[in-house]
Amino acid sequence: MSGDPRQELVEAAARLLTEQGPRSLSARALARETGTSTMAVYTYFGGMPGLVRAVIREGFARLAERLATVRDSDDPVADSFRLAAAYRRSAHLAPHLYAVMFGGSSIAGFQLSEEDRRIGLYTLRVARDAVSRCIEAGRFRPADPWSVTRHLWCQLHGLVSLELTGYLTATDRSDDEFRAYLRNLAVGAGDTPQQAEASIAVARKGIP
Amino acid sequence: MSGDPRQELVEAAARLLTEQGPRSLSARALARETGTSTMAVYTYFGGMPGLVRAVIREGFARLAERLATVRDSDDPVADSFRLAAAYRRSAHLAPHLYAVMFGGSSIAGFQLSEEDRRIGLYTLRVARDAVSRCIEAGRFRPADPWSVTRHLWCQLHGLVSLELTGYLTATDRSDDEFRAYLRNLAVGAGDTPQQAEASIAVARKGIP
DNA sequence: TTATGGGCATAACACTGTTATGACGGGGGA
DNA sequence: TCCCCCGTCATAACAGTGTTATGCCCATAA
Repeated sequence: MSGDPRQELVEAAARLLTEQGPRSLSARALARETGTSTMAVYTYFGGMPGLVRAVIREGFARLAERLATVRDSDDPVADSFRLAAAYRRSAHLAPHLYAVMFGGSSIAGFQLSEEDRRIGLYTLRVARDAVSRCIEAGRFRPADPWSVTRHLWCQLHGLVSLELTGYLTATDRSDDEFRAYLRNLAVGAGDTPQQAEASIAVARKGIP
Repeated sequence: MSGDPRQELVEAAARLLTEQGPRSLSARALARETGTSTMAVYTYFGGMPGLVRAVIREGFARLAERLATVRDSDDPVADSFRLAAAYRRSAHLAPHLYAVMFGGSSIAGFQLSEEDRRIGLYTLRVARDAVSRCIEAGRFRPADPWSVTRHLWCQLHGLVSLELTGYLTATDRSDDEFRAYLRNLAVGAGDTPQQAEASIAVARKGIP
């Protein structure tokens, strides 16, 4: 039951955050949850911001794991779509965590550090690899792969972010709408509507 | 000096929010700022969430004003670009306010209500009108204007949001990068790269 | 066996939103 | 004119927050 007390705190914090929302994540609630006192947060993390930092680092790691489950195929655009779907799914599974990782939502005065953002961007390297292959295959317009990836990420983040804040209705969030959105992203990056649609069909089959 | 105490509170709150950040916006700081007591917040707004609500309503109104300064021309795509630039500029002028209006950043337990979101979406109607004209002119693919507007808004919000959270470097945020981003959005909506570039040049001239 | 130091429980401090209380003051009715 | 009423808001208190100082316990090392 009792392993590394650090890990136990991080897990309890992540659980509170995803199940009860950001306002329920307090040092005293954590002490109650783990059966210790608030001092544990300070001996192991130096304060609440340090703990939140550990939680989002774990979040980045879990996101990287989910993205890594997408295997390369001979259709790089379809691979990109699968990555986008996995990214969106991860955000939906832990909305509050996603809001802290990418949305600027602050808990107990925590603020993203330069290092945090560097790690966050690093988890997107698999996407950049997929985009590189899209360019090499002539599907996307020739350009700096990282620049294209950043654009696509911004666009996907915007959709996810507005979904999480409730600005999009249930019908706006349907699978059909999401596929149309992805198609537009690919077309904006240089793909033809026809080929993009075909890759969406392929990606759809590839996902169980 | 002393007009409507409601308005005075809202203005002081907006000032604190934009100048000192969300953590400085407290009932006691407001009382200090306006020379009264914390009770003013409760008699006029029923609590801090009510005051925050009044602040973001004011924010929506100011955003609508800024968008309304963009006049229709005979190039609807250029008009859309000007609207996007005005939207982005508004967000940059009051980042913390934008984060509460669209980013899901919560202050003192405030949460966006359905009514808030309805008002937020209503401020984007000028964008939908521009998009409608883009479709009528044959520049954008035939589709539901509101759906296309929503997509473009999501994409623009994603860029703005990640700019505000610091995920994009100074070079990523250059004017050239922003124009390339806008061009990709237009191409994704159905415009040709050549026409989109031309409209960007037009919009650039139109902005002082 | 003793000394040292990490882990953490307790209590206190400064802050937060919120509520109860009561005092002030101006407007309307008798 | 008097009086009452009600909106306004200053004060104080309560429960919650992050944080810090204190000191106790106990395991490990000498």
